[in-house]
Amino acid sequence: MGTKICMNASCQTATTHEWKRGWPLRSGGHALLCYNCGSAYEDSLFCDTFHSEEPGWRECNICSKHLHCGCIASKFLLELLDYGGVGCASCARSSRLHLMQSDEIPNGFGFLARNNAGDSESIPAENTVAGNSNDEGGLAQLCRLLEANEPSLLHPSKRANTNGGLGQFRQEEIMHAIGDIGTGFSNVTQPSIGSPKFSKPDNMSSLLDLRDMHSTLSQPSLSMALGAPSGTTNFVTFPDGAVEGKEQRKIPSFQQGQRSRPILPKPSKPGLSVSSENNIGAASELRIARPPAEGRGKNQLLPRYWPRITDQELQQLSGDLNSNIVPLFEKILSASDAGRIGRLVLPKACAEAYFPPVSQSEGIPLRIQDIKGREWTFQFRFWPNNNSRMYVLEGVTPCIHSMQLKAGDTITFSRIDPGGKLVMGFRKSTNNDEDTKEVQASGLLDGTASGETPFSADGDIGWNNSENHRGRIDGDLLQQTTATTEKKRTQNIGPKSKRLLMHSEDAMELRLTWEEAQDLLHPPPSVKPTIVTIEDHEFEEYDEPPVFGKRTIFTSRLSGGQEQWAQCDDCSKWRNLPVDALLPPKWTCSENAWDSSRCTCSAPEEMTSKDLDNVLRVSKDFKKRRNLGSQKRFQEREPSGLDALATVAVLGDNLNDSGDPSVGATTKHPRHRLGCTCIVCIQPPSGKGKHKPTCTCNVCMTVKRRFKTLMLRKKKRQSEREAEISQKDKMDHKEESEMKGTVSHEVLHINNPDTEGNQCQRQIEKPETSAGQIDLNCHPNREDMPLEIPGLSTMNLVDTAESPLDNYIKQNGLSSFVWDQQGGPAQQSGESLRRLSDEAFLASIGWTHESRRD
DNA sequence: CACTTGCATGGGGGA
DNA sequence: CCCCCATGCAAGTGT
Repeated sequence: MGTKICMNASCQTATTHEWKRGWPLRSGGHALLCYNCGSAYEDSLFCDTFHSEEPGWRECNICSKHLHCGCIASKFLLELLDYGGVGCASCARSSRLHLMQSDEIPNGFGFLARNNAGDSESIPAENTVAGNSNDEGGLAQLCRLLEANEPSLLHPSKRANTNGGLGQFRQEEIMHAIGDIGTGFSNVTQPSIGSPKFSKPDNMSSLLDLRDMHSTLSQPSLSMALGAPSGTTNFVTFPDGAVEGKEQRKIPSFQQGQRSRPILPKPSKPGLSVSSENNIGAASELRIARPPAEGRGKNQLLPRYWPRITDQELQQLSGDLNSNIVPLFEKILSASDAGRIGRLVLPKACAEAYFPPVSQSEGIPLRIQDIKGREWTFQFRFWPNNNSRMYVLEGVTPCIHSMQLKAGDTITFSRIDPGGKLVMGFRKSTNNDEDTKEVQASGLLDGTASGETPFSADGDIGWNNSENHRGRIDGDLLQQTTATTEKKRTQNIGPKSKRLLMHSEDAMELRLTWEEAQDLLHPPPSVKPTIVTIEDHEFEEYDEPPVFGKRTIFTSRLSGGQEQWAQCDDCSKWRNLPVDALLPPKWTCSENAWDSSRCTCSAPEEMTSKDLDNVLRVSKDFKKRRNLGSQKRFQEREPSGLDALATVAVLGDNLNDSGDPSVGATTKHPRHRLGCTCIVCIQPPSGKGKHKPTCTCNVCMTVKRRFKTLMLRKKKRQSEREAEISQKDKMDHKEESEMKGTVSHEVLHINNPDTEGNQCQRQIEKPETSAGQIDLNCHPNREDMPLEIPGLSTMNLVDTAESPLDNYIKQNGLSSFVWDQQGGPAQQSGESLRRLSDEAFLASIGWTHESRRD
């Protein structure tokens, strides 16, 4: 492979390129991707003219015409059709393949090599478009000229690097061109200095006849350089993007090294290849990403930023504005972007490629016109970020609001040529509901979303004018492309935006929901736990996640025994069940196999109204109680472990404090305040802010106390059991009462069959000095558990339990804890301290096996 | 106390 | 493995 010559004019001279295998071709084999420029070729396309590979006839996949591929001329008439062979130029044309002008120029002007950019680096894209004039002159010269005229348009950084310079400009151009191609733009960029315009297909046809024609490439990179058009114009037929064929022509270009990027995202799966036929004609209305052709190495735009605009949109837009519109890039608004901060993070590559260069962090004012003609001035600036930059547009809030955009919507940036004026448009997400979006994406994947692309919801204002895009997605490739991008977008705004949008109450609700869910989890009935015995302690380990079961309530008797109560789904009566009973999510009295006298709904309820009240109150008032944090209420009904811990964490030591803990949106929280126990401040600082073992912050201290308490409880529990056995329950319970305060023995725990867990929960930990140090360095909280207490992620818990507890245990001489596994009598046997502490702590906070798997 | 501003962090994706 | 970028953090500033 190394001997092949890339037919990309800008790259062809490199004969030692490495070639990597690309996606599978329908005709068999795989595409070859130029390692340097990314251009894709069908292996068999290579001919002797350029190298030593397979000269000969090729058959057009469309018309079956045979074309000889043995020379430059013929080669240029071939188009690599997507993943399926080649097609001739005429077929491509008749199939509505649109030619795109690419820049190959035999004399080497076709592609501007980034290295050649040299002084011409800063040529604005628009300017850089070479006229489609065939005068070869020089692109370079043109570039210089342009640069001279508008040197500011390029980033210094770009100028500084070889990729930059023309590359930048070229990138834009390429994007432009490629984009058109990809989307089936009928327009062709005509490189004309000063006033680049989209040329119509007609023009293209003629141009097409020119030997140069970049094949439509699907993905392959159309290695078109923006700057390409130096003298001769290259044309690439692009079948609506649906077809990806590509024909590369080799034209001696004076440059080299330009990286071109695939026009379309590479199919992730081989099976997605699409025949060109299918794609033909589909394109004009397709909303597909138009990749910026230019490759700037690492700075290449990610497909997610590729502008998606249909031919119609573009044309309409251009018509409306009486200008040529050059789609630049687009971005799905993140929660941050659409938030109140008013900062829109710009993709670095985009910012550097299409916005004026900024050398100072303060940036420059940037005027951007919206689709309604209003002009906005934003501060285009950057922040140093690591060794890079992070570009942002500041002051976008008014604009965002005026366009009624929110996270998930897409904001688009285009350029009006001539003039280079920036225009921003937007597309509303089809549905504000993220789920819906996903569905749509799925639909695309399924091929069911034939009508509109996910982003072309009604009312969307795409790259300009709200135009209903009936983009037809034709071809798996497109589907895939779109879907892939969609997926990314969805991911971008998924949990994060959800988190941002979550209000305190919602969050609280969510937490409760989560906790409640925890309550419903049971060890998988069909899965036998693996008993691990370490140091005489046995532990149950489940390989399977817990299953959901019916929510039950556990109560403790003064005698020390436990009871489990479940409510009939039909009559709502509470029934007493064995402690180890596991119920399905739906359960009725008729399924009460443990008490024949109460296996019907007509049977009276055992639970006294008082007990019932307690139980119910636990559920209904829990939130209030949590907020109030009253000791008394804690005693009345200790929340589940997680709740308890969370509550403690939220309320800190001041459990008696009333008033709502601050659980407001974190973004509103001004800053950490010493001693603040709000939901914000109990969060471990992101990033660096991990708690050290020696940390004495509220959270750490709380957790430490918690641990201690748990250990004490365990110890005490064991004692109780022993006492119970020896008929000394009452004594034990006294102790427990002391520990807990005034709790009465009933109903204190919701569905944690684990005896220990119950007891743990029933006790109020006493502030104690933690003997062990708990590492609170926690994994980021799961987003689906937004209010999870920092440091209590599963891994964190495990970690926490591992060392500190061991220490603690050792220090306290607690060497033989008993851990009751869920659903049964305590497994008295031992286990390793590590596991013990693990389980103990996990259980104490209502953790489940499922959680541990995280 | 709220908002602004600038930087830091780290997850995640791409190379 | 590197880098992007979404987001958090907290100092600074305003009300």
